[in-house]
Amino acid sequence: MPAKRQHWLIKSEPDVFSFSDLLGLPQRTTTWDGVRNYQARNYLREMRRGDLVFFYHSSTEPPGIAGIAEVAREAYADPTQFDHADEHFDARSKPDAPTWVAVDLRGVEALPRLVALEELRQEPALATLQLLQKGSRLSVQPVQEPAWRLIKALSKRKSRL
DNA sequence: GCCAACGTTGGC
DNA sequence: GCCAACGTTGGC
Repeated sequence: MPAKRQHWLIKSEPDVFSFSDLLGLPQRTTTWDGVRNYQARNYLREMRRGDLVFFYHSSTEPPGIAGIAEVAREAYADPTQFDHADEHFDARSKPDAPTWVAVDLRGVEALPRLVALEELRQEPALATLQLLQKGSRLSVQPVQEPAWRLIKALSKRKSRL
């Protein structure tokens, strides 16, 4: 039996790489590499081809969810961990036992409008969303199905902010 | 620019 | 194994 499709959220600073940047790439696809946190890595490993991913803009004004991507390729060894010239180089990682993984993400569609972090905070039903937990810094997180649907619905309504 | 929260490192 | 110091994240 096929595994249930999961939903995710990844963070990116739009000044570095925005959702529009993703849509502008050939095949609208990029390698999601450089993740150097074990819990985030474990989530990357759980991602399955076709899983949908919210693309969150952090460290910008306002922060919020900009679009939807999908997993185009499941976890593989992150090449940057072996690249001395890359800022994500990890001398302790061995090619026969890579520590870090990357996935490929393909842009699917922008949300009708940005759903701001502040707006998410105002939804009682989203209180358990990992993004909203105090001190939450994980750059890769799961999103439960009800939360996913609610956020998509919010994006189709006018902001109440 | 500030700073709280968090993960990691390394001395002991 | 403890924990202080440090670096990073990311909202404000």
